[in-house]
Amino acid sequence: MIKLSDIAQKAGVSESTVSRALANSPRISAEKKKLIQRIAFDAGYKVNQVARNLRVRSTRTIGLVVPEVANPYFPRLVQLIADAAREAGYHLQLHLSGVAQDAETECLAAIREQRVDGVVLVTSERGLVARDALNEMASTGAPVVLLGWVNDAPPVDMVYGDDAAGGYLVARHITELGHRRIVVFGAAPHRGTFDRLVGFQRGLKEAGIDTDVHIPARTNEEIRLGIEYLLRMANPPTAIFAYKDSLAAMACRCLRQACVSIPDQISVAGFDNLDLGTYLCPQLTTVDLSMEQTARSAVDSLVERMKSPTTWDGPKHRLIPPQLIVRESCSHPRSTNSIGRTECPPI
Amino acid sequence: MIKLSDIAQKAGVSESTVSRALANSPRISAEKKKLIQRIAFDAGYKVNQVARNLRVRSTRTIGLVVPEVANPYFPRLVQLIADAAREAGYHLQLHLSGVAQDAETECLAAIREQRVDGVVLVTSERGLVARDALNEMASTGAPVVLLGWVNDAPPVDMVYGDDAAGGYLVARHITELGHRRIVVFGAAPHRGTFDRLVGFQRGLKEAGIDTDVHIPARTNEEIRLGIEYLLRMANPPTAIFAYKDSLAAMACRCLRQACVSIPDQISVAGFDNLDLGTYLCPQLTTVDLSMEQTARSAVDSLVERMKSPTTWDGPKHRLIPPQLIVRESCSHPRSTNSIGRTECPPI
DNA sequence: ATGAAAGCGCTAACAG
DNA sequence: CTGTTAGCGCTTTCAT
Repeated sequence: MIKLSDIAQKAGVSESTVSRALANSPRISAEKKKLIQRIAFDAGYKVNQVARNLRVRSTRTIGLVVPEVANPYFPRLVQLIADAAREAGYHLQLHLSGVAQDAETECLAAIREQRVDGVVLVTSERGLVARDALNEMASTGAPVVLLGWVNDAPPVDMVYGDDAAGGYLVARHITELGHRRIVVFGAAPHRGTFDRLVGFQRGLKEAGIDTDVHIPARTNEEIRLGIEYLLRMANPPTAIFAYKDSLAAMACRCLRQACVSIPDQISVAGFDNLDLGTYLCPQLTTVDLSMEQTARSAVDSLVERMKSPTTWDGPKHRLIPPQLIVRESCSHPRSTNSIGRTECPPI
Repeated sequence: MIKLSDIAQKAGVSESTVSRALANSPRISAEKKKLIQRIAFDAGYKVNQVARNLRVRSTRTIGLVVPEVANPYFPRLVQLIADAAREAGYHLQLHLSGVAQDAETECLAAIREQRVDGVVLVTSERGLVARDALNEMASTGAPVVLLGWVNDAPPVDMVYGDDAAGGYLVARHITELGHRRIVVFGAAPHRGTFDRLVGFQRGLKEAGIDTDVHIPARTNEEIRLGIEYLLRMANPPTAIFAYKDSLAAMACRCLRQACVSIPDQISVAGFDNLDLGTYLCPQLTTVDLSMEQTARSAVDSLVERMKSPTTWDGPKHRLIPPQLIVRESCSHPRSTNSIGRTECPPI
């Protein structure tokens, strides 16, 4: 691999001069600069960033820790963060902490060794697993921003969606459509989903409704069972709120298999605004917690910290406002109570 | 940031000894090793990989270039490659070349500067954009493996799916079910999809069928129009082959909106085996080009090259065999010709 | 405007 | 078994 001294030799100047020329330093005469740049280019010279990084004590890289990427949710986030990072002039080092976030601590350790300039840590349903590693990291003043759900906020910058407000929005929407018998679908194993449910309940309460039908389904099988249970109720619900789109999608599938029409017989609302929702028929009404904003906020926070690593004025939290996405899967409740299971139309 | 010499000082030994102890060298007495490791751990020491990388001239990192990750296709691939890489003891540096692969050359340049040990380049519909950069790279003997579609194979290792065989499988399946009026959906802008179509045609031909209904739809709107066109035909088709699942999904949506029942009135087959297909109702019959195998082959090739960077015995190509995934969206054709558009059943 | 020299933090001969 | 020394490839004072 061709290096700086090779170029220096070819150009008959010192390494320093080549270095300066390639860095476009104003201290080099324009023509010599052109000459050197030309020689370097022709020789196919590429700086050795690892040597450079060692010297300048910066990698212009941000480390991104995400549980997984084989899942409808995270990839978009990764994409947006990558875009924002690139825009800010940073490379990305991707570390996958595992669906169950088992490798979170390990990832953080690796990231510290790599001397990235900043890290974005995205947590998932298990919340913050690598709390110790994160604290240790934060205590050294390393720029970190935490995305997602945690139960006790560690002293680092965070950006997260306003789940409670989102849940509230859905409740408002559904009740304003006239629904009174409403079922909540999904377990609430952690902060974020919990908040969604809390906000939802608050919305219902405001409308004078008191639901206690809550089906804590998580797996596909549990959803199927849950739907069956619903359909057998004496007074089945007219609306379902699933705390995330993937759940809502599965619920729709089950309903459709049971020949229940959405939204005519049951309205369904999700949460997350996954692309998936637009492929469904009917298209899913859901809540969006702008991932664009989330990603941008995260990278902005980070860039700010990286620019002035000295000034630490305490952790900053940024809250992303929710937006209700009204599509096709929620409508006014039908007056009748009968939900067809008896005869399935010829579709 | 605490460094090796700090530990050496604390332990009262030389830097080399610390280095060896941490590397678990057998040349250090067990107890001293324990002691040093303990001191290092307590001090929260983390090797500076960038210094280490410079010294050992290796980063134990593989660079992965992918067009995008906000898309149902690539994320799984990234996940699997990441898993395989981790298993082999490598970190991942993710570079996004853009939906239109505009930044492909730029990514490759960045990757060379970063001195990654190997690179996986994934191309998309545009084929290989950074041909020059890749050739230049390959000519230096850098381990590279190319995934995806290209029209002219550059002299590097490649792994790709046997698209033609996959198309053939679909044709066999559909014709064996008894379909004779078959429509192909989608444009074939590049090698891979082209091969799918070629294989499909071959299958039809073997069954004595000569289709010339080919609807080159790419956008959602084009698909809608295409479906409308089909349904207005005097003798509408009984089966549709969409060259990729996302297209098939959209076609299903349109058919359903037109109150056409799948597979009773029209069978639909896709290609890619996206998760999406299992969310659809009916679940999509499709073709799988095992991504697991693809990812593993790619990383294996790479690891092999990285182990012995000297021996270059010409590019190796690995072909991934297709597998037909029979689900619910294809069945025997109905005898009648009437496709309901007139009256839409109440679902 | 350019060069000489030091050093980023680490590992690997080589010497003892 | 352990220490000394050199150097990976680059940037950056400090001289000139």
